[in-house]
Formats: sequence, structure tokens, C-alpha cells
Amino acid sequence: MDYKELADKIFPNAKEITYYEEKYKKRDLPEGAIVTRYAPSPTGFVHLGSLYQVVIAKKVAKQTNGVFFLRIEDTDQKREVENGVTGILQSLKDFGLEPDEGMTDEIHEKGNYGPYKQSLRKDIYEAYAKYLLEQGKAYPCFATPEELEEMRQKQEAAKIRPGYYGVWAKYRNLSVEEAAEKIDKGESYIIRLKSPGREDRKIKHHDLIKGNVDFPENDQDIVLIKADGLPTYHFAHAVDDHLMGTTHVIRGDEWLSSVPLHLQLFQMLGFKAPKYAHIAPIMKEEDGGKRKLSKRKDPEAAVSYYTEMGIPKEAVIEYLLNIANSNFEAWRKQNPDASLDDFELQLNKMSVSGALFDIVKILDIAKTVISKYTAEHIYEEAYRWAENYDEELKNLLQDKAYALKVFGIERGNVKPRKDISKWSDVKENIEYMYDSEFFGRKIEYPYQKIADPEKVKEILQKYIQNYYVPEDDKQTWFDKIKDLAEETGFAREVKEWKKEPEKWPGHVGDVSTVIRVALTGRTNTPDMYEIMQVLGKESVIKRLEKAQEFLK
RNA sequence: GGCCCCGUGGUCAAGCGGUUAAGACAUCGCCCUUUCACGGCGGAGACAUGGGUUCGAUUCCCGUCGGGGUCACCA
Repeated sequence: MDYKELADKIFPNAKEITYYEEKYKKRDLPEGAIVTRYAPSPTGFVHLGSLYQVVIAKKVAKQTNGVFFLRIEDTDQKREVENGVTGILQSLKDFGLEPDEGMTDEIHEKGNYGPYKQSLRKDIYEAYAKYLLEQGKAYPCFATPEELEEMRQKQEAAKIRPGYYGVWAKYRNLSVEEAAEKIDKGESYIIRLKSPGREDRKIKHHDLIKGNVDFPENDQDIVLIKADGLPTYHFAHAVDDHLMGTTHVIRGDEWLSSVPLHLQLFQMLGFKAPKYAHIAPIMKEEDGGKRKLSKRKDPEAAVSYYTEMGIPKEAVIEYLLNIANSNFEAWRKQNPDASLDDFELQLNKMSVSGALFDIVKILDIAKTVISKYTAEHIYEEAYRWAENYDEELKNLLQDKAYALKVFGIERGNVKPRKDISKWSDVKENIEYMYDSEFFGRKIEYPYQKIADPEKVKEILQKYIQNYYVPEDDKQTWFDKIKDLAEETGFAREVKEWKKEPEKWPGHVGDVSTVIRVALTGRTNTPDMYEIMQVLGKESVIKRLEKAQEFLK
């Protein structure tokens, strides 16, 4: 009996690998085109770190007119979540990062290199496992989990490197006859790689991000096909990325230490190895230390968090690009209005170590991004967000024409207002502009320097009677408030007051604060002239009268 | 513990043997002829540490310390 017969015994129905090699032709792409992929488990959950990888992978592919595809790695049934693929697809869509190929929903897919779901590729993995078996490069291993556990404990106790390798690889040198006999007896087994590696030899690897890294060769006889008949990540990675024509594997750096194994696998399979780019994780500070952003502990680890908060997708991506390439910031300064697509990302400029996640920075970016939107765009985005997450805001926004006026305050000019960094800020930001809201709840009047009820009332009264003319232009309106200040005993210019503060109890700014508070219930608002224009005469008068009433 | 990677202000980071050690966010102050948000100007704030190599080290080498990753029939 020889390897070939043993292989036939194990995988009697597997096809020759030439079948697959011919079926999946080399991709016809322009010179230098890069093929990348995102290969998550179908957990339905997309981590910020994954989104980061996707942004990079897709960008690199697009830059070179290549392909970015989605492959679902569902070889571990324990990880599977119902509708997991849908959740992932939705997240990618939320950020405009749809793949060119791969799954399009739970069961459908597009592209010529499928199936794009690993559980559907079983026969393919078997063909390649058989191929290795035939050459004696893989073998059936009959060790039970208990046996393995016992071995590991021995190794630990003796303080030697744990694992299934060398003399510990008990079934490695079983003769084909012995193996066949065990199989005939019905003993369960898995398929292991017969690693030719030696731990005392080094391999050199050039990582596109990490640079040159030396590792000991892999000498572990790792599992290729598990007891459930599905491949392990490593084996599937080699087979799939070869067949699917991946040129650049862009993944988290937790995989860096598997590179020797993966390179070995590609070599034994006779495949050309892809280039690797290992991305450092996004970290979070905790108790002075750093740790990876955690799915369990940190809500901001889930990409859905940002859509829920209403942070625009461009802002999240821009932040990620900021972390990815430090020259992005300079580029953005040079090209404030350019599309993100125009930025050329360089893998070799990526940071080797993980950056601490900075929500403040992301919000700052979002603020700038939103400030460039038109009122119309803001309306649409805020409305779409409100539909899903905020019923009250949705109701406020029903009157589109009015909402557009509100959003148009101090917008569309050279120095647009920067006060919204996420859609969830909007309600708080605009609610006082609506009479229904304003009068609908208990109004607080936080008067500042001028708080004496009589004085406040006097200012308000005189303003309505002698100065308020809705048709006034801004300058006239402004001058009238100065007149009002003077009439009620305050300095008409702030500068004059600053020179001689003892001369008046306050200045025009203090007077206008009274009006502002009466009008809006707030001390800080956007330009008051514009607010009054938007509110309109009726509302302004009503509000000013209500404020006086309140003082009785 | 073995193996691998990393260590510049609070954070993200330029820097590649000789620099007043950039910039951004955050922070503080002043200005922007009324607040706030912007914007402008300015301030404070860093090369983990000990040895080498060198005329000269943030930069090169070694140790120490610190941080991270990885050692599954999980990905």
C-alpha cells in the first residue's frame, strides 16, 4: 500500500486538483492590479478594527484597478450567528464599502471564484488535502482530544514548547498500512500537515507593513482538516486565497506569527504565496495600560455604534485614514474638498504599532465634515438618522422648508458653523427653534449679568416697543440693540466699557444676552439676527412676551 | 514562560547621524467691534532607561524596563 491508496481510502470522491486549477482561471487584470479581501466569520458583527482593514484593503484594490472581495469564513460552526452575513453586509453598506465580489446576502453571491462561503467549498479542500496525502505531505492523525490534552500537560510540566511536532507527533510516522487498518476499524481521525520545518532554522519574511521579520520555521504538524470535515483557517486560507487570486492579504497583526506556517503551506501546495500586510490593532486605554478595543467591553468597538450615534460614514473613514497614513492630514489640508478616493494610500507608511482610539478626534473630524454639508444634505442625513433612532427629531423635521432655514443659519458661507458632530446632536441643537418644543415644556431663563427682573423686563419691553422691526437688515438691527443698551443705561460698545468698566453696569453684549435668553432659553446660540429672521415676527414677539410673563 | 513586534508631548504622529525635535486633536491665554461654534495669534508640553559605536546620537548596536501579539480539531 502506498500514499496514493491511503489518500483514495480517505477521500474516495475527491477530484484532482487540476480540475480546480483550470476552473478558476488566473484573473485578467491590468498590470499591478491588487486583489484583496475581507474574510470574516459570519457573526454579524463588524469590529472597528475590521472596518479599518476593509478601508485599507478596498482602497488598495481600487487604487490599482484591482478587486476587493468578501469571503465568509464559516468553518467554525460555534461562531455562526443567524443572519450573520446580512449583518456584515449591512455594516459594509453603511460605510459605502461594498465588495466587488462575494456574498450578496445569506445565500446569494456574485463573482467567478466562488463559492465565497467556506462551508460550501468542502470538496475543494478535500481535493487539496488528498493531493498532499498522496505525496506524503499530510497524514491522518488518530490522537484523541484527551490524548492531546495529556500531551500538552506533559510538555508544560517539562517546560518545553507545547504542540504537535517532532517526537510528539505520535501518528506522523505511522505506516500507511497501520493507518489504513485504524481507519478500517473505524477510529476517528483528522488530517495533519507533515511539516518539513525545523525550529532551529529561520525564515525571512518581508511584511508590507511590519517590514522585515525573522521567524523560526514552522515545525508544527498543524491540523488541515478537522473532525467535522471542515478545514482549519490556515488550510482554507492557503487554498482559497490561491484559487481566488488574492495578491495581497491584508489582515490583523494577530496573524503575523502564523506567517511561517502559511508560507510553508503555500510552498507545499505548490502555490505562489501572496504578499502580506499585517495591520496593528486599534487600542483602548484602560488603567494606564493599552489593550485591543474589545467587542465585549467597548461599545465603540462595534461599527454599528457610529451609525447609531449618527457619525457620518465619511468621518469615520477619514479618521481611519488618518490613523493609517500620517500624511493624510497634510493631504486633507491641501485638498479640503477632495474625495477620499483621491487620496493615495501607502501600505508601507502605516504604523507598526497600535494606535489608541480617540473619540475626541473622530468627533472633531465629523464636525468639520458636517460643516461642509449644505443645509439640504444635513437635513437628509439627519432625517434618515432620525427615522431609525429618534422619533421626536423626526417629528420636528417634518416641516422641511422650516428645517432647511434652521440648518441654514450661518451655513454656506466661508466660515460655516461647526456645531454638529453627529446626528444625535441635532435635536438638542435645534429644538428651541420650534415653538411647539419651546412652549411645550417648562422654560428656563438663565439670565446672566443682568438678572434683576425689573431690569430684564424693562429691556424686553423697550425692545419690543421701540426697536424691534422684523424687516430691519442686520446692521440696522445691530445698531438698534446698541441704542437699546444706551437707553437702558448700558455701554453701547463693549470696547468702551472695557476701558471704563465702572462707568456702566454692563455693555451691549449683556443686554443682547437678555434678549437671547428670553428668546431661546439659552445663553449660547448661533447668530441672533438670523435666529430672529427664521423664527419670524410672530414667534419672536410671543417669546419675548412669554419671558416677561414669566417674571411676574 | 518560548517566539515575534513596538517604545518621540495627554493622544495620533513627522524625523532615517549634526534640526530652535514639524504638524493635528486635546489643553491654557489673547484677538475676532454681543454669546456660542468657527477662525487667527501665542503659551505650556516629548525622544523610556543604562551602556557602547562615533568628533557628534532621538536616529546605529547591546542590556534593562515598559507595552502589544502569539503559542487550539477558533478564526
